[in-house]
Amino acid sequence: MTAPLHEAHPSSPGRRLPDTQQGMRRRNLARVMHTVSAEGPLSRAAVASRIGLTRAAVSTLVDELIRTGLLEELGPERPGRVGRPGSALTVSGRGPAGIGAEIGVDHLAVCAVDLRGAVRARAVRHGTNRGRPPQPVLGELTALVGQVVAEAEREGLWPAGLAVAVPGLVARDARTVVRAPNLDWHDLDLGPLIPARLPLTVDNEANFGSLAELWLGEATPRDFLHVSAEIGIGGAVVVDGRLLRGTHGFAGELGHVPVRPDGPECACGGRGCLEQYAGEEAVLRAAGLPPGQDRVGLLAERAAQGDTEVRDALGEAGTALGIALTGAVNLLDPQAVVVGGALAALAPWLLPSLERELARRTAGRGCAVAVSRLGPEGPLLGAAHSVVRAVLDDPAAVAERV
Amino acid sequence: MTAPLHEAHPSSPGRRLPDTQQGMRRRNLARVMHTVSAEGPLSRAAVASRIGLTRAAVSTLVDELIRTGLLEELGPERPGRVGRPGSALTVSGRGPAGIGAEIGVDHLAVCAVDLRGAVRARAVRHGTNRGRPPQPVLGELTALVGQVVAEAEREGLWPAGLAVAVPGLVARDARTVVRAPNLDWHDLDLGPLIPARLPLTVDNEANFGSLAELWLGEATPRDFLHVSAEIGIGGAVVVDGRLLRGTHGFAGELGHVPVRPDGPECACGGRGCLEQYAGEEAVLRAAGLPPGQDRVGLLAERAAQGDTEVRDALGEAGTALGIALTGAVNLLDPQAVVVGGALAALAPWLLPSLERELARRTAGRGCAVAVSRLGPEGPLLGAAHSVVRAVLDDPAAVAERV
DNA sequence: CTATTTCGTCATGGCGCTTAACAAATTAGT
DNA sequence: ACTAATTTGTTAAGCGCCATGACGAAATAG
Repeated sequence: MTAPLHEAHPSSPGRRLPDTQQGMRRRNLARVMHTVSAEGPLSRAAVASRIGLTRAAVSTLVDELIRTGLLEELGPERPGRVGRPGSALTVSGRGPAGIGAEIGVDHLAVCAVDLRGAVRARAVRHGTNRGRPPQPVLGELTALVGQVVAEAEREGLWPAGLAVAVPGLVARDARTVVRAPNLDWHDLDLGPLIPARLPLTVDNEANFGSLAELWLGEATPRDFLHVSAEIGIGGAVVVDGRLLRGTHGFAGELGHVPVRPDGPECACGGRGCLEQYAGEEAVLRAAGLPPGQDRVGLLAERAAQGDTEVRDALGEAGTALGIALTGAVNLLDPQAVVVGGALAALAPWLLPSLERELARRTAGRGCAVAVSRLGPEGPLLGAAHSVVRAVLDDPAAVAERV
Repeated sequence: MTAPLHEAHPSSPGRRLPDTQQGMRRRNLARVMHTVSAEGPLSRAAVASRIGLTRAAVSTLVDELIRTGLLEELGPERPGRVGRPGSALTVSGRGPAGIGAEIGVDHLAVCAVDLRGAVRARAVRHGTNRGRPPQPVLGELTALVGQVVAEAEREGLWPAGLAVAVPGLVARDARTVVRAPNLDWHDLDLGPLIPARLPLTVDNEANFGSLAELWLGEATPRDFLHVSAEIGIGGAVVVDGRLLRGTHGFAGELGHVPVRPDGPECACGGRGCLEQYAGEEAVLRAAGLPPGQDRVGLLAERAAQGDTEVRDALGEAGTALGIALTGAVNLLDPQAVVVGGALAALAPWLLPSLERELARRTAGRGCAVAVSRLGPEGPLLGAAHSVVRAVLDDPAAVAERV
């Protein structure tokens, strides 16, 4: 059984482990890793002052982390200040790697990320997976994972875990795809089908996208609402730096928030759901464009050319998003709304109406709207980084695995 | 962040404490308190097995807690089991007390709750506060607090803190009332106006109500959505046993979630907000009843008598609530929706349409809807208990204050 | 009445951090 | 250039906190 990823930082309450000295040590190892990872090369003394331990204590923690290959000593810092210069520490570039994978509707992608956050290996296979049975798709994915792992190992890394982003709802066991409408997969446990010898985590691509935003975004706050859309409309809620998952793991589903309660019927049983105004299919219909491959690119292209029909359709979608987000902002009072995934490319034409609606309805206090810099890369990077974060969160667990 | 979210108490420790042995001790003291508090009289051995420490360690923890008056020894248990009987421990009934206060539109109330959760003193003053200036109201409240504190002290308790529930939005400093429309108070720091010599916390009554539900409710899950309505429509989101507060402290505001985006204009600047369909004023208008005192009681009475106009109005309100809650349930995937506050009394006529709408729009997975047992008592009890919880969460802090 | 079981305590020990002192490496001042 | 001051990293001693193991106490089982 694997420790839950990107859950609470070990020092947060709620865990039922006995609070003993081993636990203390583990948490302090984690704090050293987090500090060094977040604030670049740092001397032992700098780490000590940041986390509130003494230099002596940090020294022993660092020794252990260096022995297990999680930290590296870069050598003496260049001294601009008085006093003996410290010895700079960094997270290792030859230690564990997080393997991220993405099952997209039109592609498969895998990458390896080291502790420093650098992408060290990638592999992609283009071609639609719509309606294909799981076995061949997952077989191809496993092959790509094998390639990436081999390449990472050639660079001196060893894979610490595999995280797979899926375009659909995933149960809280982090293995079972409950419903992926665009793949036509249902209630499918991916565990036995991905025979990599690695701890496996499966999650919704919107969830991984929002985590990528949290971890890699430029000025992403710790409380935000992430909106993305690949085919349906995904969303995710991040509160205090943690992803809100919900009872069944379905939290963040914006697509079926009622926008116009008496609107057209939706497959979900409701009426006037957001997806019927801002979903890809609906927007294409309103824009008078046929379905096909890379329809987001097509929309962006036409909008950029000044196609008013397309622009109006996107404006309408933005309005609908604004209405749905008003409800969410009222409920959650987030610090920002981040528009990501495929929506990021359409932001120039969505945002004006979206922001207008949001500003009007939340009178004054409003909420900042930002566009993701990561765009469609989010889910893959988020997946890989989730493995890296798990290592930072509990380095002692990694050490046990050599 | 280390401390629970609902802990806005001034004594709450800095969030980045170094993880040292003192911290470990503090956390273990807290775990002993929580365990004894939650699972009734327990022997040291029983506590030890529950929290995963040894009997020896628990003994020293318990000794310290008894010395500081937070635990009491009841004497030997009388069990039919083999072996030496343990000595039963309970949280003290003569130690610290939580003082809770409520500023209602039509009343003021104060109570004292001991560590066992028993209400040991109360005081109420009826009479409207609508539009009254803050000073006299808070003066009366302070007098009531004085009475209750005196009575609690006669019973051998000492006040550990004061928590005040307010019908309006409260900033994250837990002291400033940003907007209380029915009192007509704005941007008011209650700190200097309540000169009780106690740590003060101020919060929205809906927030305290939801915490009461969490702590005192019969089978309340750790993830739920609380809906209450006194005049406006309050709500609160509880995730993993913690209250979600939001960036400005405004999270949970359901009243201005858009229900019909082209509906009538709202004071908030939006259109078709929930408050215009399920707010007290709107319901009264739809029911053809005049405003006045205890209008909720009137509505309940008329509905019980079979007044169809009233029943229709409540049914409409339920539908609107169902639509707004559909959005919230989609976004948060909570384990339950709990209807509380003044709405609890109207539940028989609100719930059918509310549940129908929710079930239809969330097809299948839905969400349980429950009615609060606490009803209008929630905010006051939640306020008092929030102080008690702060003591349980960090008993060492209390010990320092003798 | 003895054996067994469980509870609470005590003495001992280990682990992990702090304190204090020191050598090493740099800058500041004369 | 040389000394004083400053900062780093390490080391040894010490203390706090929990684990271990043994013990007496208090109940039940036979």
